[in-house]
Amino acid sequence: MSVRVRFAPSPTGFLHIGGARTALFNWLYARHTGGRLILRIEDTDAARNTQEAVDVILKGLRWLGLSWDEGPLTADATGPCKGERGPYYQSQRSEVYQRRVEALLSRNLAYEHEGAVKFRMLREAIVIPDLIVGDVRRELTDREAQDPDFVIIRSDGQPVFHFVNVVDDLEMDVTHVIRGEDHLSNTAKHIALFRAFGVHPPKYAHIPLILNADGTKMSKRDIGASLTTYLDEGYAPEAVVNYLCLLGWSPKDNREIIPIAEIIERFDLPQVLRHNARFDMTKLEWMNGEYLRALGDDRFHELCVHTLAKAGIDTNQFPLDYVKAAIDTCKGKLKTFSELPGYAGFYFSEVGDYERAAAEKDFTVENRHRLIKLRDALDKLGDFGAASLETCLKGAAAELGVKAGALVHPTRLACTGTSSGPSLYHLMQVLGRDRVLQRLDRAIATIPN
RNA sequence: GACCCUAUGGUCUAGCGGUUAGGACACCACCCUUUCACGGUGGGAGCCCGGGUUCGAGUCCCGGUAGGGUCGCCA
Repeated sequence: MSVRVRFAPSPTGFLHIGGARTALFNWLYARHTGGRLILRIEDTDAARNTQEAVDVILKGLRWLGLSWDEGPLTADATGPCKGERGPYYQSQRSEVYQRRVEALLSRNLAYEHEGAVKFRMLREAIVIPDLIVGDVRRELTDREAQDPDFVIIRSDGQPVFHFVNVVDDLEMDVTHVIRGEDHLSNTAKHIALFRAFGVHPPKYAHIPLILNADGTKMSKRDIGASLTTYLDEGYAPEAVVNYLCLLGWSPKDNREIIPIAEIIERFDLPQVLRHNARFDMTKLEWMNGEYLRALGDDRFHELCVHTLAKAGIDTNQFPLDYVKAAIDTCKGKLKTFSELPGYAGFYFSEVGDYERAAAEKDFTVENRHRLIKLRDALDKLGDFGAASLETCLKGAAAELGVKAGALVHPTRLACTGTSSGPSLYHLMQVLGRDRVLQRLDRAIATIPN
């Protein structure tokens, strides 16, 4: 029987980075084995489920490139889907649950209790075979020893998670349940339920959790917990995926940047680590920088324009050649696109306040006349290309008897307002003579005589 | 409180009874350089603790400690 795995998120309004990795590991396993990935929306809690919340999940998965073989195509619970085992929204599967409850009730494996329905849980330890953790013998907790039965249908008629999760995995012929380790203890309940339905449970693979940098549980509000953050901050999805793969799984050959096709080929469940991993944003940023550097020019340009637009910089107001040239000077320099507006904003708007520390250091009385000399030399310069500009600046510095840096730093500050940025000569070439002279004039005017 | 999982530098990890304990991120120094970034060289930093088993334990077993998870008419 071929592999069938599923990612079954609850639409809470955001996609947790840990959930994204669970989806990723399911996807990797499906692709590795040639099996199928099912996306099932666990929207039994009608009160807080909205189409917008489902959209967040769909968008996140699509952004990461995690395609599913069965499941919804839109956030509309009654909308189109692919696959034969639908509906894939639990809110649309009431009859299925109803049928299954009655089956348990009729065989006295469940019973009514104050309007709810409770399942008769096994009163003994249950062994959970797990592909990652190994066999786990789950004893009853003291509370469970008193009353191990648990509610499967609430008194308002709504089925609860443990029940619908098992029923759907059964109905959808799920062969492997790959999920977070936070479900490990509860798996005993699920196994008991499968047995009550007279079938063998699927194989289980509980993956370790992702913790905050300080080792505490990563919850909704923690920095970096939401996948949307990475989408908004202009990360390359390939980088996020690559980084996530390396949290709990290793190629074991000391490599970090690995093409996804190769990961698919090499990924397998037994090699997944057993211990939790802390999320290291710094390493993700490094990895993202690696991917940005390797990006093709067209894609880089496209993503830059997108990022600038979100920052309120409309590049359409400038000639395409100018925008392209400006963006080219940023290639290979960024770790994330969110740095771009601050890094290259000067191309598209006037320089505002000069970076204070740099101004104090570079806009000095003795630099004033040097800038004036450079300004005049630039005014007379024939070719305003980068190579020519470099010769010009160095020539001016030589005539003044100073190192190039004495001109470079104040000139950069005058042109960009900051002490760091793209290559000075290239940036000046892109800005063009008029803008450069105008910015130098303005800077010179601010320096005390 | 009970039950379950886990434990290699600050972080992610390689190791699977005998290694100078390897790599990556981060950090420090130097080099390259117009800034930043990249790249290069070098450096500091690790097997949680205690018992066993063994000629020999990061590696196997037990106990502690620590971290995480679960015991809901949340998912």
